[in-house]
Amino acid sequence: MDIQLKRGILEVCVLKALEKQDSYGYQIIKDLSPFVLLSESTLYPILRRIEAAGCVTVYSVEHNGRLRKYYHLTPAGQARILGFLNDWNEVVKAYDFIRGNDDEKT
Amino acid sequence: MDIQLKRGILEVCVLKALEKQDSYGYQIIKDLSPFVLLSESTLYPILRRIEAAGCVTVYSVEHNGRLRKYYHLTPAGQARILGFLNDWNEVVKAYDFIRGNDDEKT
DNA sequence: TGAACATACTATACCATGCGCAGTATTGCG
DNA sequence: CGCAATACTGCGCATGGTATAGTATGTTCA
Repeated sequence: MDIQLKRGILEVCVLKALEKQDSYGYQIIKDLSPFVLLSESTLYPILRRIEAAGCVTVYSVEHNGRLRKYYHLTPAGQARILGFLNDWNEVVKAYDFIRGNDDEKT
Repeated sequence: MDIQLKRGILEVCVLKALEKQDSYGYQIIKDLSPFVLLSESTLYPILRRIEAAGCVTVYSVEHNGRLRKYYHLTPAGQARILGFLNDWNEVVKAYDFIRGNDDEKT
């Protein structure tokens, strides 16, 4: 996908990935891979950002001698997802303009 | 609309605005305003960018003693629009993941 | 008359974000 | 032992939307 089009979408994808259960970096990348590709250097800054924004809380769990950082979605994170879905209407408006409505139905 | 979500979309909106007839800066902003809002400081860099990319050609017309720069869509610009519509499938995939498919039909 | 506003374009600088690349450390497979 | 996978961190870059400001002309209205 074009990099620019991912802007603002990836962050919400990550939040959504945490909706059903808490998860950690590597797992999130794998879970999202069927829908959207993102690298570690993209994900980890996102995780820090949404933590700073209060959209997730973090706790560490030892796993094979290493610490795994689990992320847990907060109500603020939920609200962020809903806000995105709301904003999307405007994106669709722009998209519809670009697509044109020459053919009424597809 | 969230700034980040506009990324990559605005440029194609401008190209699309030039599809039916040549136009110039101020007019483009007015034509797009029902669909997407953009300021002059956003539009003019876009115009220079798409010109440099060969998506449009430019010619000046005198109007009330001032020069108006008209932009004309090239085949490359057309192709850019089609490329965007193609990329959009992946965006929809990410969006569908975020929206979830709890309700099968809307 | 002149202040305000619309038209029309230009230039500079800022900031957010996705990504490449590199580094650290452990487990497990061949 | 080398290499891949796991798991996380840090640096620096390019892109692109925006604020702010400046230039210049025509129209409107008090």
